Amino acid sequence: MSRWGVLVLLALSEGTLRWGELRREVDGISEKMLASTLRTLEADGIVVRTSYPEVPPRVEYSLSPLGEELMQRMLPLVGWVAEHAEGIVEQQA
Amino acid sequence: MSRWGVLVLLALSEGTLRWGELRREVDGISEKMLASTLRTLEADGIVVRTSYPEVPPRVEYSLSPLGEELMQRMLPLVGWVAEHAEGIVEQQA
DNA sequence: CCGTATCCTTGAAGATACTG
DNA sequence: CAGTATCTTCAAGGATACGG
Repeated sequence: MSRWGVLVLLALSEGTLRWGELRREVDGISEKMLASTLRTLEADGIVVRTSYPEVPPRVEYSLSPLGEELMQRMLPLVGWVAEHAEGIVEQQA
Repeated sequence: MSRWGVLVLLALSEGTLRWGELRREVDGISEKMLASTLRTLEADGIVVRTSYPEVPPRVEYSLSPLGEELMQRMLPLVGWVAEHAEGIVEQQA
């Protein structure tokens, strides 16, 4: 799971989101990458996709129980990296 | 940091290792990837490289304090993934 | 023993356009 | 709204050979 996977999961860890919301939430992701990322995460059983047979179509994505477990372990790491990323980049100079 | 980065850090989280030991410990890594992975991790301040001016040359790699902090947050995640990876792959079928 | 240098392949990811 | 299709680019990574 790549950079985009983490960002998508991060967005979903705050609650269920629709396709369009995810596109806006995950900054800079292309439609192609969002689609393939979501398909992978769904195949892995980490994300649940629910589509409502309406017009216009509505599709919601949320974390599965497995996904919740995963994020519980991933959030501390992501937080730490976010805090230290700046310092790490600086130090390289 | 890629797959190799994680595996190298995982090996080093059990203690200091020499170049040759890392090559054997991290299964399947090429010399090129080990070199570039170590250079990146060192530049990031996560790994410390110590070379002893001896003949034959001896070089040791270990986690920096920053690296220790990082691994403290990464180990639970890695453990969880290791436990669930099999089930996730199965479920895809 | 501890790497560096080079060439090459392959897959990730961006851009763009289109559809049920 | 929620995607798919196609084309292209670019860098990660493998293979191999060599050097201090």
